[in-house]
Amino acid sequence: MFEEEYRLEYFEENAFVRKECTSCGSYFWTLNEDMETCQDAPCTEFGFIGDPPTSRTFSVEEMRSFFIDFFAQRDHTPLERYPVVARWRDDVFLVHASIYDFQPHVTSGRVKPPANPLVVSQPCIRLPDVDEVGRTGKHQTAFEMMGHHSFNSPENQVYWKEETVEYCHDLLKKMGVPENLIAYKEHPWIGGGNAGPSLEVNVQGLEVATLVFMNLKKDPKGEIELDGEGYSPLRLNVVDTGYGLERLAWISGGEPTIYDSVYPRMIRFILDDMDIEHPLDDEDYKRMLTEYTNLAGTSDKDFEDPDLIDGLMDRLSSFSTSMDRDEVVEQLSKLKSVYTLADHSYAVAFMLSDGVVPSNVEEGYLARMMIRRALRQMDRLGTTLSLPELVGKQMDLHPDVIDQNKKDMVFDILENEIEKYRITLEKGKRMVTRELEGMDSEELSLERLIDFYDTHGIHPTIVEELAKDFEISIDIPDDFNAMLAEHHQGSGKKKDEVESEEKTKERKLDIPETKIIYYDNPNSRSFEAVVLHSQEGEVFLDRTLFYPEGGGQPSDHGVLTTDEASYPVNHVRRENGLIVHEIEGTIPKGEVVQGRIDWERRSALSRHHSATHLIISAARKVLGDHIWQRGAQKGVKSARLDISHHKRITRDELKDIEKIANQVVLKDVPVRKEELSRDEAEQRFGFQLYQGGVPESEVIRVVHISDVEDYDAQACGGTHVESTAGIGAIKVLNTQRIQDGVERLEYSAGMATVEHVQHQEDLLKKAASKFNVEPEKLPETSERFFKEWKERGKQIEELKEYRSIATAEELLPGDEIEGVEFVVDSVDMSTKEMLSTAERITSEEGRVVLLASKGEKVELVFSRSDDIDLNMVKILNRAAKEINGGGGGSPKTAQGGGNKPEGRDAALKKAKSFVLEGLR
RNA sequence: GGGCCCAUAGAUCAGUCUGGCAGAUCGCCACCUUCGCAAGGUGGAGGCCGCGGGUUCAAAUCCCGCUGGGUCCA
Repeated sequence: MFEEEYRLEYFEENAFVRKECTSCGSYFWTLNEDMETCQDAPCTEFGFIGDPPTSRTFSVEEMRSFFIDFFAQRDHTPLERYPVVARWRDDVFLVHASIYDFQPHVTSGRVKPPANPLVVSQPCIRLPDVDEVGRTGKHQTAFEMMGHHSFNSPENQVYWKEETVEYCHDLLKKMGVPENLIAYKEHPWIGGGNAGPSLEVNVQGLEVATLVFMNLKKDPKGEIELDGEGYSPLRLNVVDTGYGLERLAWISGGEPTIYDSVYPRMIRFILDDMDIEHPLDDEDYKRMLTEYTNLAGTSDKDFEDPDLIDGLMDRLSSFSTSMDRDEVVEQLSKLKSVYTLADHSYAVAFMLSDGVVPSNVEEGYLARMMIRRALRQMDRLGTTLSLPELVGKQMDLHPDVIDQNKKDMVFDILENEIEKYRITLEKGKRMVTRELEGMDSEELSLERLIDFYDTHGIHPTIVEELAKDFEISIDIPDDFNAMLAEHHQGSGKKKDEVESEEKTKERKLDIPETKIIYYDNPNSRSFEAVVLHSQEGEVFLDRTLFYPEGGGQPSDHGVLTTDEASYPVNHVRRENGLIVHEIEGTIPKGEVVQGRIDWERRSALSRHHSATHLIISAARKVLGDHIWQRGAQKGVKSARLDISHHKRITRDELKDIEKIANQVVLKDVPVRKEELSRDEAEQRFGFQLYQGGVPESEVIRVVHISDVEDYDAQACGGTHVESTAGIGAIKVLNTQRIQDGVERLEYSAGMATVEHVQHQEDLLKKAASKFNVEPEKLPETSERFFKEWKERGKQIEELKEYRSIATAEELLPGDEIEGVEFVVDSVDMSTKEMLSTAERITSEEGRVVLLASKGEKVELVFSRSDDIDLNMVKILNRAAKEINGGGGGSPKTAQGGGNKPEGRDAALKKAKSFVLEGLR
């Protein structure tokens, strides 16, 4: 695929040869005539461990600045890193690559890149390979991808393949890597709806960089076919390179694993606490670790697999090592946990300090998963350190990429999360223990194992640990995760995602974009416009004052009037730069119309929109920097805002938020709207701009509510009040936890607040008047009433007990027929009382009690003494036919009833005869 | 966005499948035993069975909705 694409002049001029890997068959370019393989694992084992190819060792920090400087000197603009959580995208949660920073709007060509060409070292979190971490010696969940990117449009060609490969080669040369060790492997790249040729840059078994030339996009009608899908050329050709910062640092140091290269101090820190040796200067030890990394790094086996250990011991036997097999396995097992902890604590530090709040959904869940994995490793290792200590240490060690000011916030969130896990674990362990105690078999079913984890979060390894005490065997299948997935498949099949391009049938109308006049004339209520296009129920105008639904704000309502008639506007929406007015009826094309906005509605919506901005900045002040808008909806009566927060909002916090928001209202601060270029806006206000999502346009409208310039600025296309006094009183009506880690605030502004408060007051007055007290006294009065009500309940119970005794005595003696004493009567009692009375009577031998309650509904209680062999349930059911009912209970005492009171006496009579019948 | 689970005494949980008088253990209170304490013994208090509807003669239990919580996945 793309074979022609790789025939670069650069390769030709510099005498590169194209070779086929003897191991995997892929093609690669090299200066080394004798090179046999593509230099990637598993075709090639790591050759740099203990013998780095570079002329010097680079620390991670040194490597990063070396790279940035290299490209800065070659006219690339260095960029600050982006957060690891991809807030500007709705298709992914975490940043997986440097190019993510520019997707989708820059790569699609809609928005200019912040610089061109540019260079950035972008921290990434990749979790798909999380199981490999610590095991293979090379996988990380958190790493930095260094990328230099150029964006080539027909008007602006920056550079393409030739320069990219040359840069790469020069960079490696400058690091001192001998040219004959480098291989450029042809590797077509497809992903995220784009595709293009790509070269993997491999050195001594390790892929240190990928050079992607993105020039195709997925297109069902496209002529180029890849993997059975159609693709067509992109207007913008993007050079997307990714250099593994840590990998480059690793090969330059030649340590046995990437972790030893990247986290030496962190590993030391954990090992010291455990009093474990990690003698990297011991040749035997280092050899062992090196061979292990070579084996594990190129297969899917690890030290738990006897085959791999066989292979490892085999290799070691050719060296004089003093380590025996058990020792090796034990060492590796511990090291795996230590490496994993070093990696995970770094990832957690990144995620939390970049504002991810642990949750049961979305990126919050990924953070939770990492935290729990780390905690399990710590348990396994038995370290005395705490996770906050580890994460804190990682933050200390990386002041260059992690914001040190976030420490308090990170610890607070982390401790809260750990406490939650502790509670979950405790509960789960109790539950598992109960289950194990009650088991009679010796094996716990797989089904239960899945249930414990899936439903209750108890990992199989924890169940296994507990089961040891009960001598119950647990069989954890290797493909446990796959089985979990299958378990999930059973219900709720996924809907095939329809390609968004196909989904919206775009209508092509040959009319100019609707001119928006509501921004420039925020106080205008009416306007004049010409109908450019029209059809039943829809009108397109040349200009409009109607705000179309968007940004969580519902559309304006109003009316369009011609000389002849007027047409109510019920909804307004945006469609490809046009604004569609949905009306009742049809207005002919070419008509001049008068438009009038339902001003009361618009004002209410504007007030709620401005109030939303105040609420979020107040919440940020009260709750902390991690507060981020997760969704919002404005309305006429109220608005709601979802924010990320790891705890429930307390009553006091809610009051504070309310107060702060209202203080800004009272200060009567102007609400400024500015149109700024994306760059300028981002530079001035940062990513906090994008609380409500990232707009697609080059120029963005920034709304800021403050007398101080750079405070509470948000990219926002909605309508707002002119100054905060116009919002009126803001009242937080309710908080809700819509997900773990996401709180919903519901509030009202302006007149709606007055109405809500009036409603609340009505409720209070109504309640108070029921008790005949002032609202002030309501809490204590209702408490008193509740207490008294409970007290009465108990007294009544007691009295009923007495009455049942008294009634039993009253009803005795009954009529004796054929040696059995019959008590048959209608009484004014509840079922419960009748039961009590009946059982009292039949506690002596030779008695039958048939009781029916008085009233609209008939309740029956039939009972007999133990010495009489009769099934009272059968008798009751037969008798209850008279009253259109039924019953149940025990053979000795049956209870039931029916809803036909006129049959009461007949039922009793019948019952008596059934009993006599049964006795014979 | 989807799946699964839970809510009963101060705490931990039975009871729910299969509707029929609300249970256990710990804790609490009183008494007995003791010089005192611990332990033990006896007795007792403590429940809007999360909320609202529905079905039924009868609902903690079945059905629907809501609220609060847990958990796994994308």
